[in-house]
Amino acid sequence: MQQPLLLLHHHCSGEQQLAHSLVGEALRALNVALSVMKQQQQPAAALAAPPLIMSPGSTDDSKATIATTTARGGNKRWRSSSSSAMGSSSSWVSLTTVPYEDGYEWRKYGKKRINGASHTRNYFRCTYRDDTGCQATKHVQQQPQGDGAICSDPPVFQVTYNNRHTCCNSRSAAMNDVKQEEAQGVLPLPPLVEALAFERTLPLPCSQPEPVSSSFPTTTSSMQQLCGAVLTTEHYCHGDTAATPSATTATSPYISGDSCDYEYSAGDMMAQMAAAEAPAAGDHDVDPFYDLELFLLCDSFKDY
DNA sequence: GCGATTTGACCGGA
DNA sequence: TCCGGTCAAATCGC
Repeated sequence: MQQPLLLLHHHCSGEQQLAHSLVGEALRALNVALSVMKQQQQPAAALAAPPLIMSPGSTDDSKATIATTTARGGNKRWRSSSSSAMGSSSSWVSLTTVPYEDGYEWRKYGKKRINGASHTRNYFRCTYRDDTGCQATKHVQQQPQGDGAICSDPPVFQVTYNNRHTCCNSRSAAMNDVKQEEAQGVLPLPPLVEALAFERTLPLPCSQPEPVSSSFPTTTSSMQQLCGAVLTTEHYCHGDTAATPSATTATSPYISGDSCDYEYSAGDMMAQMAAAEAPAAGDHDVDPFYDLELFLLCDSFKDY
């Protein structure tokens, strides 16, 4: 959202490059922050293993939870390859709030209303299947919201992956490395949000907001002020599907098609930022942002 | 025109 | 027979 505002007031290439750089840093910081908050919601003991990714070979009790959840559709089967020896399973489950942005490129090939599920299930396969024979597939199922859920609560999606990618496109290969890090208990950064996607989907208001001040906004209030000038939460949350801007590819950070039961809105981000701001100043034990400069230099929360 | 998505039909396992 | 997963023709959008 900041990108068009910054670029609006910088016309020479040098300034635009700086603006791009600033937006990149801001997005990276935001992704790190979201990663931190995501981890804070997990029990500390769960950090030893990837908390949101479970394989069918796992003996973790949490597996039962996932299996039960899956059973809402009446099917408890774990699909696995014939050589599903311990540690080499070809099916695994991930719970995430960003199911369509996992670093791989997917092509949607089916959509199904599942018995007992309030949301449709979307089926994806690797974009490069025809070219490389890659057999990777996944399906995405939005979990039902709790009774106390509010609009800004990010919904949780259960993503079931089948078969590993065998395609050799560079992006997928890089993400394979990330998967390996996850398997080793390293906390990777979440996938970066495409700034251009925001530019494409978020039109500027008719009346332009005041120019952004030279000091980069880092507080929730200033971000709210800036974001509020661009769009309102309600516009993108539970709005009319037909009137809601949606991406045309599954690789967009937005949810595509009429399966768009939810889109990650500015209100959601601000709500999470507000939560991150909650610790009192000086409380360095619980405030992960007390040294922002060092924070931005780190490649992962673990490094920080 | 081409690639991606949609959606009803079909298949196969339980 | 039911239901999840996949196919493929129709449709959409760039």
